[in-house]
Amino acid sequence: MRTVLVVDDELKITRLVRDYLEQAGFVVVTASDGPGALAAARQTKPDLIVLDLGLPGLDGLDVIRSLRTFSPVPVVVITARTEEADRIVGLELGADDYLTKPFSPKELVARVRAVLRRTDAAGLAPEVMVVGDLTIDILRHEVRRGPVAIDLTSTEFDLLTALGRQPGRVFTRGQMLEAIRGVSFPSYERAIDAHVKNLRRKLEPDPRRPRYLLTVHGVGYKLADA
Amino acid sequence: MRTVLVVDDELKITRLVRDYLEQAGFVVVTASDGPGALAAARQTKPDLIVLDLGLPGLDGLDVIRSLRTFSPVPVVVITARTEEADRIVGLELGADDYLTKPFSPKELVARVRAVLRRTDAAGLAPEVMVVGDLTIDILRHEVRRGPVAIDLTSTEFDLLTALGRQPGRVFTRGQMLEAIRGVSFPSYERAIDAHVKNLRRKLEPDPRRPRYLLTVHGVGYKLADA
DNA sequence: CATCGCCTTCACGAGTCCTTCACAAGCGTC
DNA sequence: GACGCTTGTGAAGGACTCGTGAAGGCGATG
Repeated sequence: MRTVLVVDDELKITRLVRDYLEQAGFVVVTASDGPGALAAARQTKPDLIVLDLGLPGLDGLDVIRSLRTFSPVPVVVITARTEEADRIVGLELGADDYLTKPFSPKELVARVRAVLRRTDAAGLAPEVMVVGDLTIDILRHEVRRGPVAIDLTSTEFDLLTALGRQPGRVFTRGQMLEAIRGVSFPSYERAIDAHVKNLRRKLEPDPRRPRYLLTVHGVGYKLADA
Repeated sequence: MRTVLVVDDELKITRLVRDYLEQAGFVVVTASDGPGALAAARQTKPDLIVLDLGLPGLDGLDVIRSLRTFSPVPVVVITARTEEADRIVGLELGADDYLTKPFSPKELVARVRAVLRRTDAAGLAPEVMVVGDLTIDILRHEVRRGPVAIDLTSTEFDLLTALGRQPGRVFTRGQMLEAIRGVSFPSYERAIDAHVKNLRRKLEPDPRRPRYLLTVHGVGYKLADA
């Protein structure tokens, strides 16, 4: 079951698109402006975002930029402007496809499907990650070790998710900060240690002897991939 | 500095694409047929490949198939055929994006950038060095000799990595210090010997008769390149 | 406005690792 | 084969890194 976030300031369009997408089997969430879109993206973690570039207030391109600080979710852009420049900028910012107004809802659905198929193939944004007997469900914001659910704060969850996207790979504290905060300040780096400590207390059977969250001395941390 | 391999049999297109990509800051390598593309891919290890599916001789899809036997490099496909089937097959074979002719060079550049950003984020193309039966995985910070994992400290790892980047080349102690510490102080140079000793103890079957970490008397050390 | 939860910071202890030192062994040259 | 210089090696001290509990601060919540 895939979730699509639709962002448009025109209610008519939102409703139309919602209908078609729901009929195609998607769960649809909508927002009508930039801040709302970002909030919705954080909360609902959609599998794809349909974004109208012609939003009032915050510019659509800025929305993508902000979005990219915390999510690689694919974006399909809708634009009234037909100038190639805009499309290019959109694509450079990580948009995955675009449509120009007026567009047919059918075509939108087709593009959404195509983009999802593409990004799936690229292995992006899987909704559930399994690392050993650890299960990280991004959509549900849930972590389980075997059958037991583990309660994490959002920062802990984001940290675990970042490591889980590439199990086995070592991450420096700076990289982890970037993953959970968007920016990396050297002074905050020891905060990572605190989160790791708390994570271990919650998900390691024996926090003294970590099985999942491993320390790489002098470098950083990694999530065991066995 | 990213390298892009462009494969097309039409010289006009190759030249056009080359110009645009170079202007965008890429190093461009070209090939005009399937075998040439595979050879170039092996040799230059491009960060991305732009591939025209309508090649004479070897079919474009076969090129991707062969390519996939030795490299996970992202591929952007160009096709004159608009049938979805072809595109799908291409995507299933690991192509990361596609364009249909005629396409605008600007859009191609944008797609190349988008794909590189995506695959970077997904952490594809892990940096792995293979020297003899020694495997050095930078991202995972792991070294294996054949199947057995070898546990190294971060300094030992950095040292081995520095040598591994140019197997066979001799490095002075000063150069090695620079590689692992950023600066080179003459007084510390004997510390290198200590690290070499520890490295040998960990990864040489017989530390007395080094097979990998060789001494070049009066000069420094090198990593055997056989 | 008070409370709560969470993130960050601090300080200290524990552990690991790097460098140094001293001496033995090896290499190259004469 | 002897000499000087380079390299190998074990041990030890000290520097750095990490783990951890506690406390401050901030925003969210009611």
